[in-house]
Amino acid sequence: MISIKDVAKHAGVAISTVSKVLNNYPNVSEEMKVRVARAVEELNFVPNSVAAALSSKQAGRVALLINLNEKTQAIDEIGLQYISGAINKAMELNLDVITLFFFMFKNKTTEELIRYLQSQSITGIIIYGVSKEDKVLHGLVASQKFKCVVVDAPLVNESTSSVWIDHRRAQYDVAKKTIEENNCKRILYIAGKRNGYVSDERLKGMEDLAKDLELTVMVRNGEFSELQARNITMRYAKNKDAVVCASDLMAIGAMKALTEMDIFRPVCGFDGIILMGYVGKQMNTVGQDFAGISQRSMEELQLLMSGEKGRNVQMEHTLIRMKYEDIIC
Amino acid sequence: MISIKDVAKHAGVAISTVSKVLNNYPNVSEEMKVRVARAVEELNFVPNSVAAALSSKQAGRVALLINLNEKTQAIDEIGLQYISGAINKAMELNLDVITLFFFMFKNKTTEELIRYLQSQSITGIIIYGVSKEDKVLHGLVASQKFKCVVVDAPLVNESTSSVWIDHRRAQYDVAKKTIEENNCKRILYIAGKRNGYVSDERLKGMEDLAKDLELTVMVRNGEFSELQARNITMRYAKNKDAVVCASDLMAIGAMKALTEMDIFRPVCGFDGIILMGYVGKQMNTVGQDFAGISQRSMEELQLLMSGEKGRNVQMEHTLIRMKYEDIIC
DNA sequence: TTGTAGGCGTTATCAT
DNA sequence: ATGATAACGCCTACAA
Repeated sequence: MISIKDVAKHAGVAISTVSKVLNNYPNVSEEMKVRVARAVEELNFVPNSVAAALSSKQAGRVALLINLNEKTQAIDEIGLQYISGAINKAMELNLDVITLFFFMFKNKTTEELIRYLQSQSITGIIIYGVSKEDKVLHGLVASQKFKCVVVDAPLVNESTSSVWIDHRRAQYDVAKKTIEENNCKRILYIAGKRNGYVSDERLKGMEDLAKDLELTVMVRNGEFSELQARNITMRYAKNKDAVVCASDLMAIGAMKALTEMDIFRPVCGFDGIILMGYVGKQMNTVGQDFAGISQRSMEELQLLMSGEKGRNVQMEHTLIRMKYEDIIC
Repeated sequence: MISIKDVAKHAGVAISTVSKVLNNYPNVSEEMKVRVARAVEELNFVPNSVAAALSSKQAGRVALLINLNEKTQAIDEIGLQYISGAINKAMELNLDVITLFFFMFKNKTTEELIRYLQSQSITGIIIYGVSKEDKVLHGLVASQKFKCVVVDAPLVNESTSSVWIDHRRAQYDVAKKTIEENNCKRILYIAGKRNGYVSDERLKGMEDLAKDLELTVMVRNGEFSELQARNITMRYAKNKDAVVCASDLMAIGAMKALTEMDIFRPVCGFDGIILMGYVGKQMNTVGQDFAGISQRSMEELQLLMSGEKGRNVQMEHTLIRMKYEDIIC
């Protein structure tokens, strides 16, 4: 393997000079830059990132912590978009990435997790979909031993940024559109998890709308489960004018239930997963650019690692209507 | 960070002794093992894998190369299962993993890719879904600079193993079941990619069956595209008795087309993706345990890295019938 | 069987 | 501005 030493020899300069050029330090003459660049070119040198990580505590090694929904795999198109978005951007920024799933450290303590990450020379972390009950991850963030970006949770501190869309506003918008299109008054709202970060925000959005439009809203928790949404719909939808769901999967469950009950009620979802195109009925939903959110998170992490303070980053959402014709290709 | 040096001091032994115990070398006394183990325990020591990778060329760092279908994201539930299966097993085996997607090195040469992997101290690779035209990846495998496991392609050499199900047999089985259930003679077979590894195998399976059951088979290439399958079905299905598709996505396209044409023909797919449960009609398909295949691939890679020779590994498949009731949760 | 010491490829801290 | 040189944490001959 061709190393920095070979480059130095080939260019007729010192090893440390090569390193400085490579990491564009100040105080290097133009001539050195040129000579080193040429040597790098001629030898096809690619710096060994493992060695860099070992030698420098500030070399960027990033861990992706992903909450894989073990049951509802269908929704996992989101996970993959997160992963590919993050890795793609990381490559651009010259950061190394390792990927971990929540279930892999289910019975580990915060300390164990921290030690594991340290043993991998990790300095930055992106966490996708942490819930309020995840003590271990909360401990991880609170420890501030790593720079963190948290997607879909309002965890912010000196070294932690949060990235998400305005779920409250998005829920308000999509519900409003659906409800006004159909002139509804009595709403069945199928929420996500009791006490979940995004669930709570979305619920607030629904409540805002209820106030503004003077709606009657019945709220039930569907736990993001298609089956529960189905059951809730079966039970309560009859004397309602519309069913607003806090996720696409639940919207699908609700829609299927309505079809079976042989009654029509407008339904809207949240997330914009492809699956929505396959259920036969069109529905309004909120589109999120998951890959884009993940890329942005990686950029934010980069900023944190270069000394910026943690903050809130707000991403855009869109209102979409998914139908089969738009999905197929 | 607590290092091997601290452990050595704490245990009152030499650094190298600790290392030997950790990597269970022969020729270490029981007493040493115990003392080191206790020190490790008491200090909560976790070896730094980056340092290990740097110092030893045989420390296992593995790269996952994944062919993300940019268009038909729906099918990507497979990609995520591959990833999580591999990473999960890797953690068990104490291997480090980085994940890369084909599109990230689309315009790189084999040499550039090799250098990149070397710069990451990668020694083992798992490649998912390489096609016959992927010159770069073929070069990578042929170079034998890394231990490789290739999923769904028959690339085997001294340091390369292949892992896949018996696609030929599976296609035979699922088509036979579907055809016999409905007593069909004239078959429309929608194949995958012309000249694709799995496509060719599956096509052979169909041909075997045609011979055995004396069927008339019309073959068209659907390029694994739902839309093309739809168009092909529209055009040719009318005077056929059944539509056999080389993938679930194409089966869905075919089924939707049939519904629109308002004619019934039995359709079968291949892969067993969740999406199949959402299209309203039940279909026979081939179930593959993608996570299991990926885990097995990682184990195989482990064997290769410890000196075994490359070989063919055959995985199991199942025949399933996907319906909504089985999917929902 | 155990310990000593050199090396893996970088980065970073010094003199020069 | 450039160049020695000591870390970084671990592995591995080789010596004891």
